[in-house]
Parts: sequence; C-alpha cells; structure tokens
Amino acid sequence: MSYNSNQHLTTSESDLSEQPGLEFTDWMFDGWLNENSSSLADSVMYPVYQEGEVDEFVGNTIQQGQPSSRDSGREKEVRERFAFKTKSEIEILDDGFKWRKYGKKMVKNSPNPRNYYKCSVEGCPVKKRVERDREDPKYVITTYEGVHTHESS
DNA sequence: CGCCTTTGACCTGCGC
DNA sequence: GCGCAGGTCAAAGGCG
Repeated sequence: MSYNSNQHLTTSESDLSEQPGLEFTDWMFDGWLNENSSSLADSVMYPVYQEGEVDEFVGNTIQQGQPSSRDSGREKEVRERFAFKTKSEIEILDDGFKWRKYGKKMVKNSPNPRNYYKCSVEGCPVKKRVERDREDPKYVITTYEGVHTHESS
C-alpha cells in the first residue's frame, strides 16, 4: 500500500457503499451478467493491481498529478480509477455504455496492444482502457477512469 | 449521412 | 537534450 495519510481511502463495506466506485461495480456486473451470460461462468472479475497504485476492494480515489500544460488553468482533478481482470476470450465486453475507440498502443512489457476508449455520451468524461494480461492471455484487464454523468440505458 | 475504427503522428513526462 | 514510453489527436475510410 502506498497511500499517504492525507488520502482518504475507505475499506469497510459501509463506507464502500458511499463510494462512487461501487456504482461502477453495480452496472458492470449488471451489464455483464445480462450481456455476457453465456461466458459468465468464465467471467471471473476481481480488482487488479496497477503499477504504483494499489486498488482496495472496490476501487480508489486518487489525486491526479499536477496539471500539465494542456490542463493548465484547470484545477487538479480527482478521478475515480478502477481496474479489474476478466477471464474472457473477447476483449470487447459490452458493459451497457457506448464507447468510441480513440487509440491503440503497444505496451513495452507485453506483446499485446492496449486499446483506449472514451464514453461517447455528450459531456461524459469517462475513459477506459482494455488490454490483455501479459502473463495470462486468457484474461482481459479493463481500467475505468472517471464517473459517468448519465444512465447506462 | 452520422458515427464508428483504424492508424500514424503528435505531445508530454521522465530518466539518463 | 535526447530518446523512450504512455497517452491522445485527427484524417481517412468503413459500415449501418
């Protein structure tokens, strides 16, 4: 764990229910249970670690770094980031939102590409990135960033 | 026709 | 300062 004491991290279940991150899991599970029920048995989902940052059970709240020149003038944002791993053969998992792919990159460690998606709903700042687990190509790692400002359906 | 992928170029932070 | 790595842009084409 690499949290500073000034970062608020909730770990108890009662506190988790207050966290925006929990909403992610709600609709995620809903969407995937409905849309991907065929592969549900193999779709084990659980939070995953990210470099340098450790996610608690259901996600965390992190302070993004100092504003870049592109962001200069805006105040520092706090974003929700949530990553998890899914055992799936396909990486285009329908979670109930409309996504527009805006980039693809090869990552150095892995032979697998990483895909960048953005929520295509007007004004919604949510992004996600999808990549395969480099050790277990059977798994897909999905990282959500931001909070949806609208309903999924 | 509108929205989507694709893809290489571009930008930026960081380490050497 | 340079090069690399990760993230984003945008022009071009595809598909309903």
